[in-house]
Amino acid sequence: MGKALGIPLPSLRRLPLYYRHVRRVLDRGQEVISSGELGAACAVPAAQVRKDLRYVREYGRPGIGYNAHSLARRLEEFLGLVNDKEAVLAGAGNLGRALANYPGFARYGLRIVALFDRDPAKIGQKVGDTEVLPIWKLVDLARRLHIQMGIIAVPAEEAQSVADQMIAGGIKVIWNFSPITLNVPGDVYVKNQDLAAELATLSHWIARRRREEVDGESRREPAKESER
Amino acid sequence: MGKALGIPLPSLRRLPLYYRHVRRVLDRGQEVISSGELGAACAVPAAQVRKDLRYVREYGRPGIGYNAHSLARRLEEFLGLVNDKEAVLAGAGNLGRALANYPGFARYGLRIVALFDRDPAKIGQKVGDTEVLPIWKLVDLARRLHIQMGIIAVPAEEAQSVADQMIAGGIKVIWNFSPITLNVPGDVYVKNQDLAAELATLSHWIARRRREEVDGESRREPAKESER
DNA sequence: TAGATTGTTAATCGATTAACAATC
DNA sequence: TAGATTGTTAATCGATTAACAATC
Repeated sequence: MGKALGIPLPSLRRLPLYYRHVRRVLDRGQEVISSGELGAACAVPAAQVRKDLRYVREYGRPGIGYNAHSLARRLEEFLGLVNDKEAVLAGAGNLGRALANYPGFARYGLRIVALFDRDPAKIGQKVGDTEVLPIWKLVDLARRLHIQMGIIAVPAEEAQSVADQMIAGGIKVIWNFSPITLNVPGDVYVKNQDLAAELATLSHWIARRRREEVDGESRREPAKESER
Repeated sequence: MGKALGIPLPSLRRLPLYYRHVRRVLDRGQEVISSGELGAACAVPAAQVRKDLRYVREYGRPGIGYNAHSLARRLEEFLGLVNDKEAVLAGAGNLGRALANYPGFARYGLRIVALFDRDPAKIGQKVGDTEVLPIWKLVDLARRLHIQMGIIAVPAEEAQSVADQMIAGGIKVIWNFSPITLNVPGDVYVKNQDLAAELATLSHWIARRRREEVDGESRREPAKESER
């Protein structure tokens, strides 16, 4: 585990940042990029960049740097951005609708093929050009269409049940925006994205700053948060 | 740095999960909770839980566990959830509006006092009960009201400029939902929350699963993602 | 007392950083 | 050649895990 990944999780999470920057660099016609430049743009030390790129088997040329085209392709392949990925989204509240319309997702190959909610008032509504379906249709639809990802944007109380249904529908990758730790079998990968929990860590920084101001304590630099 | 935190970043990020669960436990009238139970609910080993709770100076009783009330209070205090925090939000697109309406934020003491956009068509619109203001008013308003947090939900091209304005307005904590690494002075804390980047790591899992199925390679358990 | 669970130390693990010979 | 930058090794750092005496 962890090592079964082939790549350390922290490294994996930096790859999209590299990819972002390489795309930008390509857009302005630059053909070559060094680990130093890439690192500066993503706030990652150059040695770390080089190590990370070795995991995706991208080779640079000493004295020169990395070929930007080849690097972009390699990252796209490793991250699977070239493949189309189909997802179902449960929860047609504010967050769910925002996610369904998020333009960044399509660019990375994600297609949200169905939106579910249990509220009868929401069923039948259009979000973008997908219609909101009743949640009981989820299992069957996921199974029939071999859906690869489930996105959970329902309240805490419903989240576990929705997850169970996604799993029953054969889904193995879940992106969980609800504030709950899901119980899932070992072969299901869950990415938690509880925004309130993130807020709480920011809240800590604010509280800390306030305390320091009151105490007149020496101001320390906060660690620039690298991983995410 | 890192140590200047007083608490390791991974530990800090687990605290909100503990807090979530302690609240739930309190709601059902349970007065005491062990590191084992708390850990099971948050997918964190018991020893780790105990170590984390030491950072917030919460003491348990051997043979018994932790007092749930006192633990909740301690976490609230450490995370600053009790304090009111005022934020401005830049970007009144789908994501910005969803964030402005997100109910989990108010519960953690966050108040979004103003919403900004540069699109004249959006200015004057109401989102919840705050009106969308033109972005050029941001610096002055942030300064006048001593706003503590800036939330960035604008497109990549505008993000750096918005960040600069927030910093000019005296804001030291930025929650950045845009797909760009911001350039900020050392005393500004940035929490990046690029959803497309997160999607890319999920995409990697899906691609990996696909490859393994094709290759008939032995299925490995994905590491259950703990940190976030 | 017996059983449960703490706080803490020591051992392990894994990721980051520094350094440098090799290469363009 | 001189300068830049790679890939990789070794050193460092920091976080996780195991283990257990102390305590309720």
